Amino acid sequence: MAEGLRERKKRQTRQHISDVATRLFVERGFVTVTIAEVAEAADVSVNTVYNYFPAKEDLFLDRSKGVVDRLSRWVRGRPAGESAAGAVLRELREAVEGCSPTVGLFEGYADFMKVITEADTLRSRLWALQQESLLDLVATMRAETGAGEGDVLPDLVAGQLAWMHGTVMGWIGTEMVKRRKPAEVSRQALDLIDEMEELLSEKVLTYAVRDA
Amino acid sequence: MAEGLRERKKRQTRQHISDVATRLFVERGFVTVTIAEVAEAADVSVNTVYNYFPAKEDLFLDRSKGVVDRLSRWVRGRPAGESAAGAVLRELREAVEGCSPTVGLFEGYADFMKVITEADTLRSRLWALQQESLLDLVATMRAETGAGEGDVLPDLVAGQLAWMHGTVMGWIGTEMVKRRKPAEVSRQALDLIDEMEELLSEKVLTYAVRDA
DNA sequence: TAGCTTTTTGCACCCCCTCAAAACTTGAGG
DNA sequence: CCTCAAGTTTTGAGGGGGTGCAAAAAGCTA
Repeated sequence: MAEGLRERKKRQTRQHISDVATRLFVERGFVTVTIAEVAEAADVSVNTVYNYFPAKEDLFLDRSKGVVDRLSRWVRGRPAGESAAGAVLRELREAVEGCSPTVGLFEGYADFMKVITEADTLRSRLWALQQESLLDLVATMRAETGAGEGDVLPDLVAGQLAWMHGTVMGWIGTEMVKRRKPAEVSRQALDLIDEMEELLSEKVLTYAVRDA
Repeated sequence: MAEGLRERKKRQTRQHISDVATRLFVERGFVTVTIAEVAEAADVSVNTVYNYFPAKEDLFLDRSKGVVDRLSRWVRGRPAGESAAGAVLRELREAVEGCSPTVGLFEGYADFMKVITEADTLRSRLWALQQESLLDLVATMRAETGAGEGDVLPDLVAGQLAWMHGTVMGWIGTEMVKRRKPAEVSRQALDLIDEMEELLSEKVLTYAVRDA
């Protein structure tokens, strides 16, 4: 059942196009670069690009799928005895603490944010993806807590978690774009997370504690 | 200083185009209707449309300016002794309570939401407008509380208020689109606001109390 | 090699949006 | 009533995103 040449080439061209596009976007901005240029730089036909990526935004957002569903993954993977909010706070702190400017949370994050912030459509798509992922989170918590159909608490808590996550990541992004020292950004990010924890009510902080 | 014929005509055509476009969008959806159709229905040239509205989205979002900066207006206009969050909660309740399906908060809101939800670009633009308005809110609270430059508390609280407002309005919107009875929607919306109030920490609920 | 499937490509088309220059309307003065 | 400058509308050309289709190229199988 070895992967045939066809599928390998397919994966390669897709990856190649995505790489070339990302490089061009980071270099010259999302709006400036045209699909025709991407195709030419990747040595492919324009329609081949559209064959792999339905819209221009997908050329860039494709590789950020992992970032989008991070909330759900964090909550789903939390240890016993930890609440949903607690898991997100802990993961956020770990991500910020254990990061150098070239690995983990910060890896290419400044470039990423710079491209995102200058393109309305990109922000819109990313937001839509996160909204979709939020539904997963709500479903997860609803299943875990056994919440009823009409109970809106899971939705509200999920919204709070999303707000928290989005605010921290957004703040980090803007600070990284400002080209500050990563160490300083990390320290202030931890302060920010602390302050945010204080703004969460006891109800949110203790919601959906995973049982042993 | 009477308004000349010129400016009156200008206002009329702008209003006319906006009306026609909105009607078409509600009837047939945002993406389906083309600018050319709007121009033809309004008995105007295509470029005249672009002359008044820079982008297709502006044809619809133009009239929702008042909705976007509602948060700022609510906070700025709150009476002495009331906190920022308290003002938003009170205004939300008043808006929901004092509304029939044809006036106030609910006036055309179902149509509005239906058009918005089916168009990514519209959601994006609306979101951007609200983000802009959020900066005003942050600036307002920063000035009122005398918060320092590096203090992120105003940003965090403003984000919380925006989350609250957005969640309630979004929920109402989706329920209205589902064509439920307005009275029922109102009642459940009040419950939702109550639950949301419980999820706000004491710190948020008492932040930026306006002094007498 | 022949024949099948999948991928790539070129072509025509629609739509959003921009720009510059005509054609027209309005406002003010003689 | 006429004229002229200013503003408004229209016209036309053009670039870029996106879709559908049929032909060519490349991979797979016998």
